[in-house]
Amino acid sequence: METVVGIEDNDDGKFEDSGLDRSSSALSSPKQISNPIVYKLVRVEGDGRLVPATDDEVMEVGDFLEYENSEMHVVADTGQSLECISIERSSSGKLRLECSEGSAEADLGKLNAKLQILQKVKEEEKQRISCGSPVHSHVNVDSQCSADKCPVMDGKVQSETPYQDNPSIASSLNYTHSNQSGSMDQCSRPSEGVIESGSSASAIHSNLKPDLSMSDGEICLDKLSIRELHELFKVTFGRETTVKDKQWLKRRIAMSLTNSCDVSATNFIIKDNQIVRKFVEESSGNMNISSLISSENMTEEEDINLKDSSAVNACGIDDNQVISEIRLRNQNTEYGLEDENNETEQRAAKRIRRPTKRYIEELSENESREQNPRLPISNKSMGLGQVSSTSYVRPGRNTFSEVRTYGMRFDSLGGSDVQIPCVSLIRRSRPRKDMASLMKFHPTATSETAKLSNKLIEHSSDAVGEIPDKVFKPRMPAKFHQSPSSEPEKEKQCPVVGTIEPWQELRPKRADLPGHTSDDNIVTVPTAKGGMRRKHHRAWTLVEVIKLVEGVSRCGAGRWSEIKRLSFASYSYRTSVDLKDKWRNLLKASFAMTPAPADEGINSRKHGTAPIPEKILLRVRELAEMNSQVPPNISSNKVAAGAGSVHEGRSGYL
DNA sequence: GTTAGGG
DNA sequence: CCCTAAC
Repeated sequence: METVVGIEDNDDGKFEDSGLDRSSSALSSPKQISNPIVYKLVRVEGDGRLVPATDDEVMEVGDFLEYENSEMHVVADTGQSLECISIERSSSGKLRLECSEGSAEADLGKLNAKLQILQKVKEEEKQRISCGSPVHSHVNVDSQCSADKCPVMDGKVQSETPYQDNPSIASSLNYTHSNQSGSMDQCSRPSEGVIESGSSASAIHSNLKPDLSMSDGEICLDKLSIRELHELFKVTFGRETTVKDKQWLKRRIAMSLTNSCDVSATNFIIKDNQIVRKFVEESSGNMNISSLISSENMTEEEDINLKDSSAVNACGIDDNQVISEIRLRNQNTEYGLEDENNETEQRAAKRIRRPTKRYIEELSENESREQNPRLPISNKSMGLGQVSSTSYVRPGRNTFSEVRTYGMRFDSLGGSDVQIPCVSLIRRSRPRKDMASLMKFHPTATSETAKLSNKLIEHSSDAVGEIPDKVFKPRMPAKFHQSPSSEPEKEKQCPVVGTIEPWQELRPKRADLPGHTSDDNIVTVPTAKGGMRRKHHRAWTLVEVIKLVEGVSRCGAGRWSEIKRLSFASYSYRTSVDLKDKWRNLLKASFAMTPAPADEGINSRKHGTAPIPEKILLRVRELAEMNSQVPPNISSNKVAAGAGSVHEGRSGYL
């Protein structure tokens, strides 16, 4: 459904009759002779064939041409020339566009036509300017066409296929032509002037968007197929898109249209996916009605002035891009083939990340998590009992509370009111590991579990275990303040009961703290999905850091799970990931301070966060260096061992 | 389930 | 800290 507009290039003159109808008259026309290159208006069928454009189509194109070529001279020929659009290159090098009377409807075809024209024109310009190698894009097009069925002559494409009306064009885009003059006025800017031939190509080309937006009347994107939308998108944004979402495409296009031209922005309103120009403005005085196809001839003068270069520039698209796109489009109708290079390019680095499947995964994950564990009915029946491992978070206080899905999914159960946006309630698996599983089913068991957990803790926790408490210090309180925000959630989560949450208890540091603190630190953060996620923040205490360092020295960096087991058993809230992250930060810090270790301790603390003792940082660096020196394999093994010795010293310090 | 990285 | 991907 692309429409190709033929442009006849004349050195001198204006183009008079271009009969561009399907007849090949254009080719045969005298002008043609004078001019090496003659373009005909044709439409590219879906299958790649070229079909002579209908009069209507030509007319439609004519509109675009007018708009597009700001510098072009538009002359309306009330006469027979109506159907013909020609762009002439005047001797001066300027392009002139002659257009018959304004046509009524423009559609996607127009857009395409514009591109085609632009392309041609550009090529022309280039050729002319640089006698050098002409751009071949059009050639490509032609050749392709030829393959199908259109003979190519001197760059001309002559269609031999019988004229056919392409319904798609008409139907696809509903373009109402309101008063052109009005539209022009809107878009016109003071500076209009003539664009130099040299830049004309780009100028014209850049006009695309504006034109589109300028085009008065309304464009019904709704009627466009996805493919068409893609086209439009491509044209509009200068890039391809693989998005299949029609709505999205429409929106984007609509937005772009409205934004592309400053003027136009004010002129359009978007309704129901349609861009509707408010014709109230200038045009109102004139012809206004969108439904009207302007019967009246366009005034060329206005047209000429229409565009200003600035506008063009603003909206400009790369010529090359356009050309290439056009070519691409011509050659390959298959959009599926379009690449998503943009994204792929971004992936690099060590690990190549696959495109995120976030939505899917998350959803599924949530589903599985939540649904599996708890049986809707069972919950209720269970009453207090906590059905799922996850359930520990919130006990049965309400069945409703059970809802944990991301979005606002209602729980099958009660559904209820409670929509807990975040999945994260359960999020960190800490507890699970320890006792959660044990406890799950017996609320009563909690006490036992608690004990158990304590035991474990003691067990696991190393000598250092107590330190944390000492360290705990003032800092924490501050953090707690944050909690308020999270409170509500907290309630949901832990509403329950006297039962102690197992995992909380597990925490060696302070049974009490954990329970509250952990929650307190939770802050909900809105996510893109619309859900909320809880952000947990617990400042690292010096003790923890020390332990971490120690652990690294012992086990080696990278063996986080092991470190966690050995050194952080008591800190249920520190996951191996946390350790890893912290280590990363420590490394950063340690190296950052490297130059002047001495001052570092003090100075670095800008924020009032407790400084990390220089010693520790040094140690971190040490370890880091050690690791770095040692080949991965070895290091993994136990570089730590070596480090261990060093560490010992440090630990003593601790 | 862990680990490495990016955000 | 969170979230993912890669193991």
